[in-house]
Order: sequence, then structure tokens, then C-alpha cells
Amino acid sequence: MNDKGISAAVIKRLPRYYRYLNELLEKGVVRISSKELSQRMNVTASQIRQDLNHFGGFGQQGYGYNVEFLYTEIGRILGLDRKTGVVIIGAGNLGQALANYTDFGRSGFIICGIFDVDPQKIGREIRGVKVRPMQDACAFIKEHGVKIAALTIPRENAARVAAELAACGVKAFWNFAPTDLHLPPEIVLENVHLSESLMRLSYKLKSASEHSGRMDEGDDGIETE
Amino acid sequence: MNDKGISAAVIKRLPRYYRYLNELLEKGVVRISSKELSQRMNVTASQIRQDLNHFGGFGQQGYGYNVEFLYTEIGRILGLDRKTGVVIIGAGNLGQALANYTDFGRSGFIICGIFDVDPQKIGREIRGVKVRPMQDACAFIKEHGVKIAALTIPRENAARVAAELAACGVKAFWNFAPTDLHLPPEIVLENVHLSESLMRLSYKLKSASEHSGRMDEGDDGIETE
DNA sequence: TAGATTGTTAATCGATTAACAATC
DNA sequence: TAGATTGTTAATCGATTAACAATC
Repeated sequence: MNDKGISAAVIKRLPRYYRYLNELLEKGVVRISSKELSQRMNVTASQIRQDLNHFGGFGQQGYGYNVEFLYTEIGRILGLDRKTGVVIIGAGNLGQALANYTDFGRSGFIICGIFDVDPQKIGREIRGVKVRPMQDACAFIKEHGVKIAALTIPRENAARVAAELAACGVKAFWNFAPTDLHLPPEIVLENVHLSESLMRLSYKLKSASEHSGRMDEGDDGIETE
Repeated sequence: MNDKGISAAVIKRLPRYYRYLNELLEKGVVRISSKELSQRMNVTASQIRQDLNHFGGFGQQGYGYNVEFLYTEIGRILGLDRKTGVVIIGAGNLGQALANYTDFGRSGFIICGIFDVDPQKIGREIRGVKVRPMQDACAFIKEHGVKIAALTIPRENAARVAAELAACGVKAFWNFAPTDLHLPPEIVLENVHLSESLMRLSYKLKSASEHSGRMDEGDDGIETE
């Protein structure tokens, strides 16, 4: 398998290709050219071909790409061709929302454990998975060989907990805590910083309204009674 | 205000600067140089100076940047210097999680309305905000001049609902539905595609384990009983 | 003043796009 | 075979980094 040194830009686009291919598959489309896909996805055909060729030649000259084959291959590249256990650390609102989100399962991810320090939450069941005490997390992770942990805990504890879990064998953190984790280089990390995302949206909104002529002073969407 | 044509790469970094400056502020740090900040944030000092200079000269030669001033300025750039109303469309797990997440409030965002089609959910209160019937959303948005809507509804309805809300005056969508919205060019959009984020993490994990020597076959973190 | 550090220009690097020969 | 479309190389574009004169 060739793989080393695929740029972050390419990796970021792969799941989107995967999603569009899934849609095509559901529509019963059998083949697609980079040109047609590029129009649907609003990217260049060149980029699609370049991206895919980082991983191998999946198409055929004069024909294009077989939708099902390409879908399967990208799934394999992303590691979706097998079941992967995920533990959720923190059974707050966000942790519960993730545990309830069934879409992950369709990509092979299985929420196999949920942990919290709050005795109020321990013992509750979410989609058939019981919330366990945080102190049991390490043993559970070791026992089941869990590699991925979703961190939905407060910022203050995130760094410490991540370090502890890494010591238990977690190799990948899906970090929702609004902080940067500093982990050993072999541990991988994907941040979901919702506050930052909302700030970016705010910037775009502000920026768009400034460019569209007059500075629409006044109502800000808040009831001031 | 200069603004036109700031690259997405720069905008993406602004909230992170804002977060680090907030930390410094809380620690009581008064001034910081681009060099010191770059070391903390693990970016180049050059990039920090370049990024900031897109918006103006906030520093002083020989001194660096005043933390509080820079923090305030970036907040202003991001539009966090005022209260901004946000409605949540879809009171499912994720919608509830967003409504409960108090951090947004500290950046000036106020959840002023939550809407759902489900009669079971309508009338419930989340952090003092009542879930209202979806059919009331348009009037509410117009009445309160709400500009931002968080879309936490199923994929199937997202496109239609977004179009309807745009017609009611929503200018910015924070889209959690796993689909691409096609909206008029003056409408801004920030996607949070959680499934795609998890897939990227999966890719990184797979990729990292392949590079670290032997292909650790076997346990996948799933109980197979 | 001397030292430090910015703001800004120039150089480098990487990613995207265009072009086209290979080939189905 | 002729037409279509890939895989891949070359050209362009943009973003990052380095360098340094300006200046506090």
C-alpha cells in the first residue's frame, strides 16, 4: 500500500468523495467520470484525478470510474472496511449526542463504551451501552483493545485524561474539548472545536454583510426587552 | 475596515489565536511577542505576524503585542464584540447538546430559539429556552432579526429547510446535517460534518499504525463474543 | 542609545490547475 | 477504429517562511 505523506488537504477531501459516491450508489449510478463528479461536487476534475491517484489508479481511460468499486476502495483507504470500537469519554450532552448518532455505525464505528465521573450518569443506558465509571475506562480499553476515544469532557481535564488514556492504549483522540492536546507523536488527533467553528461563521457573516453595501445597523437578533 | 479577500486559511486560524490570547489574559500576561506566541501555539512567528497584518498593525516594534488589546481586536474581527442571536433548528440530541453548551454565550452567541417538528419535543425547555413548533420558526426569525441558524436536522430535510429559512432572513447556516447545502451566494455557511471528521481520524489511525512497523493484525476493539 | 520586535517585502514551498500522451 | 477519459507531467497559483529595514 502506498500511503506515506498524503497531504492533509487530500485527506480532508476523501470523506466527501466517499459521501458523494454513496449518493450515486444509492441512485443506482454505475459509472462516473471525473468531469461529471467534479460538476456535482463543485471542484475541478483535475483535483479529483490527482487526489485519487495518490492511492492508485482506480479508473479506466475512456470509461471513468466504477462507482461501487471506487466507493469501496475509498472506504478501505479510510479504514471503514471493518468494525472499529470507539469509547466516549464524558457522558454529557455532547457525549450522549455522539452515542445516539447512528450514522457512525454505518461507517463501521461502534460505540462500545461510555464513561463518566458523575455518579448520576453512571448506570444509565444510551443505545444499549451502559455509562460506566471513569475509573474503569483504562481496564476496559485494554481488555477490548479500543484504539479510538472521543473526548467530550471539560477543557480543564482534557489534557490529563488524554495522557492517561494514551497510557492505556488509546491511539487516536477525537477531541471535542476546547483545548489543544499535546500527545506523543505516534498518537493521532482530530479536533472538533465547535466554538471556533461558530466564530468562523460569525466572521463570514460579518464580512459578507460589510461587503454587501450598507452596514445594516440595528437589530442583532436579540430580544432586548 | 480592510477585509476583502482574507484567505480561508487565515480565518481558520483566528479563533485559535483568540483562544490562546484568552488563556494568556487569564494568566495575567500583559504583553507577548510573536516569537513567544509562536512557540506556545506551535506555528511560525512569521505566520502570526502575517496573519495579524491582514487586519492591521496591532503590535509595536521592540515590544510585541498587548495581550488584552490584541484579544479585543481579534474578538472584534470575529464579530464577538456584540450579542448575536442563534436559532437551533432540530431539537434532537445534537441540537440539545448545542443549546446546553454554555461556552457559546461567552463569545456573545445567544441561543434565542429552538425549533422542532416533533410534538413530543415542542414545549420542553432547554436552558430556559422553550422548544417551539417548526412552523413558527419563520415568523420568529423575522421578528427577532435572527441571522444565524444551526441546522441539526436529518439530511433529507436539510436542503429544503435551509432554503425556507434563508427566505425568512437567515444569513448564516451552521450546518450539522451530513450534506452540502446549495444556497444563494450572499448566504454564508459553515459545515460541521462529524462523520467526515471521524473518518479522517480513522484514516490517520490506520496510516499511523501502518508506518509504525508491523501491521498489528487482530484485535479491532470490538467484542465479537 | 542599543536591543528587541514588528510590519512588510522577497524567496520558498506546496497545492491546484492545465495540458496531453497513454490507453481503454 | 474513433472518441472518451484517465494517469501523469508541467505550469500556475497561493500560502508559508525567511529576511530585514523600520521603529519603538
